Order: sequence, then structure tokens, then C-alpha cells
Amino acid sequence: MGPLFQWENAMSWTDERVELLKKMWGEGQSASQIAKELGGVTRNAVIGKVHRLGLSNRAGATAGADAKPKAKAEPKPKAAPPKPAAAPAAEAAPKPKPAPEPKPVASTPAVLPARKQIIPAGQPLPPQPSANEISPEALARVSEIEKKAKKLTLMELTERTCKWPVGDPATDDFWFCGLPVQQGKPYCEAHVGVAFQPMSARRDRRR
DNA sequence: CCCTGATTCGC
DNA sequence: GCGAATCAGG
Repeated sequence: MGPLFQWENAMSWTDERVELLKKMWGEGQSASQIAKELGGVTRNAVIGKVHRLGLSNRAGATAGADAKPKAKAEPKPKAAPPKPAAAPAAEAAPKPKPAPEPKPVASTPAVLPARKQIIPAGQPLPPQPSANEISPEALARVSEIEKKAKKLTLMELTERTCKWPVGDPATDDFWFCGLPVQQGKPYCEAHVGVAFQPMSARRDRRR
């Protein structure tokens, strides 16, 4: 018995796994994401497989014409093998780069510098979500993630932890989200959603 | 620091 | 064929 999904005894590159790999890679997913999804493999493994499959170039998969003007990685002369450098010299392909990731273009300079006058130093700053109508869905998401929040203290925050404050700083029911931040952002994905509003859902409610 | 893919080479 | 180690760039 063991009706659970088998790891094929060795996580080999089965047809299905390869298909998923191709699918995700085609969708622009990163190797690490694919590896995580597949499980049992590292991103290196994924990248290696991707190359072996010959779909290294996501944007320039021009079959039959592999352009590799890059010949790096050779600071380790272990044997100094001969390198028949091919000279493709065919760089005229514009980079379409589908970019499946929606970029709401947050022009907002973060929410941090509110009143630098009262901020001693090294204090993250409390955004304080309010006076704003956030999407109900976003709020719901936030409420949900707050349950999973790590509830870190100010000192426990790092560059990679969500700095979204929850609760009242004057009470002991105050903590920071602490979930993994979205790269480049000070908050986790959910909180980024409410922190950076692309300006919408703004109903001019004139009483 | 984190991330990304690219490449090499021993297995 | 596989993927860890390494490299290189963002």
C-alpha cells in the first residue's frame, strides 16, 4: 500500500516531469520555481535538463540556430581542453520577452519615509493601511496571511522578511508579518498588494 | 544579500 | 544522461 504519489523511486526525468518542466519553462517560470514544483530536484538539475533538452533559450528558441556568443566560465584550467569557438555572429533578434508577470508599475516611493523626523534610526516605519479603500479581495488575502504570519518583532526583521506591521505598537499585540518578501519589495506578496495600489477601485463617493 | 541562468565535468 | 559545483550577471 502506498497509494500516494510515487517519486518514481528516483525522481528521474519521466515523461510527465519533463512535460511539466517544458510547460513551466515555456511559461517563463524560473528554474528554482520549477524545481520546487517538481520536487526532488534542485534548480541546477532543472537548468541542466533544460539545456539538455535544447530549450535553453526561451525567447530565441529558433530551432536550428543556436547562438552562443557567450563563452565564459573557464577560470579553472583543469585540463585546458581545446575550444573550437564557433562564430555565429548573428545577433539581430529583438528580445520580445513576454514577461508574463504583471507589473503594476508602483510609482509610489514605498511607504517608509513618512515622518523621518520622528524616526530615530533604523526604524522600518509603519505604513498604516487605512484612509484608503483596498480591494476586498486583497484585504481578505491579507487577513489570511496574517494568520500565517511569523509575527516577528522589530529586531527580528531582516531584509528578507515582510515588514508589514500588524496591530497597535502601543500594545503587546503588535508584530510584523515576517513572511518572505517579494524580491525587491519590503513586503510579502500579499502585503505588497495592499501597499502598492495602482490606483483603482477608487469610487468617488460623494455623499 | 538575494536571485537568475550558463557552463563544466565527474559520476 | 544527470546534476553539483562553479561562474557570471542582475
